[in-house]
This record gives sequence, C-alpha cells and structure tokens, in this order.
Amino acid sequence: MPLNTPRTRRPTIYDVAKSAGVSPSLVSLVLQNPSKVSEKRREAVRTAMAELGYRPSRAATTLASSQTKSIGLVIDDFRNLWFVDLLRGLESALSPHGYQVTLADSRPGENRITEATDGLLSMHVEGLVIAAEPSEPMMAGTWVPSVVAGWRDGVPAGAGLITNDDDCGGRMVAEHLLGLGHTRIGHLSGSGGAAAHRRDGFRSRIVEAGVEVRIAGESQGTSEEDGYAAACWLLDHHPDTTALFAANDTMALGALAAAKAHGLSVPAELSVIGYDNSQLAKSRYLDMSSVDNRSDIVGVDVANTLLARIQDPTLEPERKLIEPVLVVRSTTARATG
Amino acid sequence: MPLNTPRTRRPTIYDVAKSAGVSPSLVSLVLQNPSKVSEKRREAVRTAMAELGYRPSRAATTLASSQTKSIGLVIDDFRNLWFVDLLRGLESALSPHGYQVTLADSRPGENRITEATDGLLSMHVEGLVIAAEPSEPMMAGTWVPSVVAGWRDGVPAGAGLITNDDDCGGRMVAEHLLGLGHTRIGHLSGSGGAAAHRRDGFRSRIVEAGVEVRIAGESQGTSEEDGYAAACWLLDHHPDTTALFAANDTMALGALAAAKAHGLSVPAELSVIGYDNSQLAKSRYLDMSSVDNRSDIVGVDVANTLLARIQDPTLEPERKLIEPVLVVRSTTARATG
DNA sequence: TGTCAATGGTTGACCGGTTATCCTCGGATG
DNA sequence: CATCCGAGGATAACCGGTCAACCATTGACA
Repeated sequence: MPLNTPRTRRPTIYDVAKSAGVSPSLVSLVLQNPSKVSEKRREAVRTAMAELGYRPSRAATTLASSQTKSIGLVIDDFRNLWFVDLLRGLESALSPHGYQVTLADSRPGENRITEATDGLLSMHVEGLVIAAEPSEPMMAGTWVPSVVAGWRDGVPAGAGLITNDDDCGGRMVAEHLLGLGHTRIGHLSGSGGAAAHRRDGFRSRIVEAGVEVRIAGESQGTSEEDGYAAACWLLDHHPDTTALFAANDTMALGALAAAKAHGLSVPAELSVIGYDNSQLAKSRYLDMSSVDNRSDIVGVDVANTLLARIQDPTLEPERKLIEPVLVVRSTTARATG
Repeated sequence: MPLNTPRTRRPTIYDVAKSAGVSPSLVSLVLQNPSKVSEKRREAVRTAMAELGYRPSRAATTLASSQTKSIGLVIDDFRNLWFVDLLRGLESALSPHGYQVTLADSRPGENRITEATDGLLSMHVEGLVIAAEPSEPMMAGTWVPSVVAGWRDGVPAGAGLITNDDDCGGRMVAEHLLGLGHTRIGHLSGSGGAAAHRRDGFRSRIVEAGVEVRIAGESQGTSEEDGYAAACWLLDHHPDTTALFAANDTMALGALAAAKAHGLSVPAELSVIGYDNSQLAKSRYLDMSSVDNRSDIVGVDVANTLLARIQDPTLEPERKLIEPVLVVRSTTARATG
C-alpha cells in the first residue's frame, strides 16, 4: 500500500524489474502474456508491482508498440443523449477484442470537429467514429479507418457510413399516423442531415397517401424552443391539425408545450410523436410515441466494420442502414376530428 | 493536401525535418516556441508540416516531456447530465492555461471507478476530478492532486472536496415550501451521499418549523421509477400531502407521473420541486421548480485548486462548498389545502 | 553420445518527441 | 586586432515501454 509513499516519481517498469530481480522485458511479458512466464517470477513481478503501486504508462506503450487498442468517438454535444446507446454498442462489440473507446466532444456551437479528430488522431486511435455534423469539409479517413454514424450532410471521402435509416423511420411515422386516421398532419423539422432524411421519408409517404404536406422549421434548429415555435406556427396556420411529428424527442417536448398553450389535450385532440426514443420519450410521465433508431445496433455494426478495416486496411468503407423500430406509446391515438 | 497519399506510416518529426532541411529539434522548437526560430526556417518547417499532413504524437510528447497538460474527469454515467455543466466550468478555467480534460465513465452499475482512475492515471493526467460515488475505498490522490466533486460518502484521503452545498439546498427547498404555506410535505430521497445531504438539510429546517417529517425511498435508487414509487407510497399513506420534494429532477418527473396517476393537478393540488436544475426542469413543457447547484462554478473552482496544487504539490487539499440557488418555476404554488 | 527442440529469460535497438549542452558565426567592444 | 557575446541551430541522451534476436538449460530421441 503506497498510501504514505512520499510523492516521488512514479515507478517504471525498471523499478519493478529491479525490485523483482528480473529484466524489464520480463516484466513487460508478465503484463502481456503471463502464461509465458514461470509461476515463480510471475508472482515476484506481481508483488513488486503491487508494492510499488506500479501502473504502466500508456504513452510509452503506445509509442513502443505503435498500437493503442482504442478507437475515437467524436460527438457534438454531451447533451444529445443519443450517443449513449451508440457508445454502449461500440463498447460491447469492442471490448471482447481488447479495444477501448476514447471520447471527444466538438464543443457545441464552436464546431471544432476538426480539432476533435486531430486530437484523437494525435492520440493514435486506430479508428474513428464521427457522430457529429461536419460543416467544414474534413478529411478524416485519410490516416485511419473512419465511419460516420448518423445521417449527415457531408460524408468525407474514404469514410464509411453506418446509420439508422431515417428515411424509413420517417415513412414509418407517416404510416402510423395515417393508419390512425389522421389526414391533417404537421411535421416539425430542422436543419441538418438527420432531420432532412426523416422529413423526406415522411413526406414521400404522405404524398403517396394524397395528403397535404405541412412542414415547419425546416431551416431552424432542433431544440425544444425550436419545436415549440414550429408547433405554434403550424397550429396557428392550420388549426385543424390533428397530429404532429417532431424530428426528435426534444422538439416533441416543445410540441407538447405548444399543445398545452393552445389548450389542446394530447392525444385526444392532438397526437404527438417524436424521434430517437430517448430517455425523455421513455419517461413514465411523458410516455411519448417515438422511433427507436437502434443506436446500439449501429454501434455494434460500426465497431465491427472498424475492426475489420483495422485488420485489413484495403477493405472498402461500407455503407449500411439499420432499420428503425416504431415505439407506440400514449401520445398518439386515433384521430377524432 | 495528403488526400491521395498512399496510406503509409504517419509522418514523424524526422520526416518534417528532412523535408524542411533542418534538424528535428528545430521542428520541435517551432511547435513550442516559434518566436525563437528565424522567420525563414519557421516557414519552411510549417509548409513541410502542412504538405506531409504532420500531426504530433501525443504519446511521444507525453513520454518525452513528462507532462500532458491534461486533467482527468471520472463520471459515473453519461446520462446523469449534471456533469455537463461541471465539464464546461472545468474547461473554461483550464483552457486559458493550456490544459485539457479527459473523460472516463465508470460504466454505470459496474462500478469501475478504480479502473477508470487507473486508466486516466496511466495516461499521465496531471490531476483528477472524481464526480462519481466511490463504493470501494479507493486511493486516488496518491499520485496526482485529486478532488472529489459532488457530495459523496467516502472522500479518499488526500483528495480535496469541492461541491455544491446540498445541506443548504435542502434547507432552501424546505424554506420555500414552508413559505408557500405547505405543512404536509413529503420528501423523495435515495441512497448516496448527495441525496443524504439534501435530505438532512431539508429535515433540519422542517423539524425547526415543527412540521412532521415524511420521507420515502431513503435507501432506494434515484431513477424516475424510484421517484414514482416513493411518491405513490407517500400519496397513499399521507393523502393530505400538498407538496413533494424530490432529491433530483428525474425523480421529480416520477413524482409528476404519480400525481397524474392519483388525479392530482400540479401545482394546484400538489406542488412538486426537484433538484439539479437540469434540462428537464428548464424544459418549457415541464417548467419545474428546482435547485441550481451551480455546477459550472464548482467546475471553475475545482480547476483552480487543481491548477494550484499541480504547481505546488505541497498545498493541502481544499474543502469548499458552493451555495446553490433556488429556481422557482411553475410546479410549486401556494398551498390551498 | 550427439543433435534438436522447447522452455524461460535477457539484451539492445527502437518508437517520436524534448531538452540540456555544445557549436558556429557575425558583430560589438576595448 | 584579439576577445567576448549572443542568436540560431545541431547533437545526443533520455522518457518508459516493446519486441526481435539471442542465449542457456533441460529433456527427448535417434
């Protein structure tokens, strides 16, 4: 127990070696492949490590072995909880192979995606997952296998793309609402690639059904306030609206606020459905209908492609869509109008 | 533009040096202190770096300079959004000094705090912020300055503690509700240090006022479901309850669900107040009264102590409380009973 | 008895930067 | 004219591991 150890230099592999009476490389061996070392020495090394409070230096390991067993994940904002499932998926598929995930957020608003990937790259990540909307043309994928997760406007050349099929999700929502007898449906959209695909899928099915297309907030943000504003606009301009589809759950919350402000009860007078199946939607109190984009599965798939491409860098970047799942809860109901 | 560069070994400082016709150390100098290099060579080095797509290796830098200019932050779950403000506070105080924050989550449930700190330590972080509830006795603070953020049961020896004053916050809530005329108040508590302090502060003020103490869920979790269960229990056993204080906003959401299930309107028949002033509470739709624990300020303070202790390791770990702020919104109102 | 392989361990070069020290050269100074 | 000085650069050791190559011992087998 190095509890009262004078705060001296941290012990190195050499200190351990000396203390255990073996060579440094033997210590290294114990760390990597203990079975190749005799029982006796192994124990000697281990007790030495424990006594000294030894902890390997990742920097040295990285430098010497030129592999970090880690992949980088770039997200844009920790508040967008959708990355959590992605992260779990990644980790579950990666950890059996001894790989870890290193996170970097591209500071919301400041759009520091390039800086974020640079930082990750300088840490020698062996692969890159970009779960943020790139605005500058960036060139990830030049040095390490990269894949973009989530629909984005610009996918850098050389990077793969694995994402939930937002087109399909949008269509599913339209199908659901039409199936409930709604014919006066508003959509709260926003800027960005994900919103665009959800919108397109939704619109195509709506048009197919010969129903009027009502979309608001197409070039606005995707916050609760944006959702509120868009919903208010729709409800004011189309008072006969019986259902609202928000591009994400947060905006759906805004839609609920707008419904309340307009004195409309949900779902009796107005159905509301979000997207992402976030904590918000799952909440017992809100219990919102939503679309689960299976981010966990996306994560697993991303991890597997990355692993494959790390092993064989000649592999072509993949493009793949994961089918989402509609989750019906208590904010959507049969049209009564 | 190394766009079509054959995917070869990443360029090193030696490659840059050769390409620019200078020595490696000169390249290093350009990176650290450009003013010490003549205009001519500086430009030569810079263009060489750009052409080669050079990116310094953090591992090598760390190893050679034995400083990483980074501090580690351990959180327990990315879903507990309270860390976001803390992070912003940390970054805002750290970045002027060139320091960065490295995150590690201790996988919810799995309690891998020790592993998380170990990982961070092996990356040579110069300081450690622990924003998670340690269950095993751990010995952070042995090697690098550490501080625990947020009330916790066990603060490791040698670590500082900077946190929002949850006792005070609990008292403020009691004060607020008493001031609104409530005398039959229930508290939804949970296990863990933070909840305990909020409970104690609340109770002390309630007792002071000579009002009955009603607490539920003291040894349960702190999820929305837990909040729902505790609220139901209270409302069933004390049907005359007019106000509920939840140990956090998520539990407050559960309380709202319970109110709805019991047919009670908020705030007319039942006042509900949470804690943390999270996105949830701030939401336009929910608009919940809550307590802002000023995590951003905690972050700034943590950063400053850490910075000071990194410079002068003999400094004693600090203990400090930040006073929270009551945020009154629309879920609390004057008692009508 | 000599050869060979397996087991267990050590040596030393190397990863990509940093930094203390040394070198060089032009100009100012006495 | 000899000396000193300082700015701009180069050299080389070092950070803490890894790993290929090498060495020593033991036992099996022909």
